[in-house]
Amino acid sequence: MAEVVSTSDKRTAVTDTLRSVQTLGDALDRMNSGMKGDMDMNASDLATLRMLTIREHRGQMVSPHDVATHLRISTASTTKLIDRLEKSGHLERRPHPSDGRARVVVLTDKSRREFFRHFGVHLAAMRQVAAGFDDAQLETIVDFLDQLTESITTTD
Amino acid sequence: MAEVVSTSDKRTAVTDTLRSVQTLGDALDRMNSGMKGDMDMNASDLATLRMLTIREHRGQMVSPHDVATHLRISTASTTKLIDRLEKSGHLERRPHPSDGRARVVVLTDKSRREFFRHFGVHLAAMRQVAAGFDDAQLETIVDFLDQLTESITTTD
DNA sequence: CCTGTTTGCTAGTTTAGCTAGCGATGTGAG
DNA sequence: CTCACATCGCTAGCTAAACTAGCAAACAGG
Repeated sequence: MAEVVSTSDKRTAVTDTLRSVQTLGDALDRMNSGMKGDMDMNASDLATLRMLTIREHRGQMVSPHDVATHLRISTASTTKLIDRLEKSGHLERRPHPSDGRARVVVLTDKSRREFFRHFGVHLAAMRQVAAGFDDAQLETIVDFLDQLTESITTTD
Repeated sequence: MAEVVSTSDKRTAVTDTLRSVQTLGDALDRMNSGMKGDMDMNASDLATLRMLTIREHRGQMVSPHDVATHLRISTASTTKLIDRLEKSGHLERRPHPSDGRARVVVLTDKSRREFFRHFGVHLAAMRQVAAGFDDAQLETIVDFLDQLTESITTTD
């Protein structure tokens, strides 16, 4: 799949790519901070909504335990976090279908709408960027992004 | 530059790409939470180290005010945050070269080493992923990532 | 069935965020 | 040049959100 290239050039291209990834990470950090300000929320609560949005999109169930693991906070803190978000009408606790101890946390419509209302601007801009590439390029990009995600996840 | 493709296919490819970006964001979130746990730090303090690492790499100076803006926390909270990181030996306050009111925050060697020690594993894995693509592909990827960063930044 | 583990919760403590306000420095209008 | 006003980082005191410890209920394996 990979072409033969000189070692030094290769290293440069690879390094440039990693730097671009890091820079994107920086921009995403600032975007998240920005939404936190706009939606008048703390970082953890917003990160939870982000997580739920993505997992829901994939059809995955999310338990309080999953939230605690994702954020690396204690289950006690997670209980309070979910209390806050439930009280503010952003999510609901449901019984887990097979495990009597566990709960499942689900986003409310209000939360989905609010999240999209604030994230929508960025989404549109990002869509426009992606639209500037042809299908073959997008395939390469998706391939790269997914492999990157996989590498980060398994190194965890 | 872009090829002519059918509208519906195009939309699918674009949507797939955005989903991959979101999924990467989720993985980055988890990675950051993981480092927070490993380095025994809170989220803001670690985010500050991330920010400083990237900005330093670009040769940019960072003031306490910049940190406050990046994290969207008050300057008062930022003062305490910097107090913590200075006390733990992760950074130092320096006078700003031209503005007598301002300060510049700088990473210590200890901090750079510690950060790399924990981030290095992920970096190596990411480098390996990038190495699987040829220069032309990497150029496309960098182009995409940089445009994405730009779109997020200007939409801010 | 019974032992050990997992899940989510409460209670009480510690940490990290916020608002208000200040001194020192920089900036711009007149 | 002067003087009013904005900006930067700080302190003090308060509120919010994390932590540890410990518990009852529900699972899982021997």
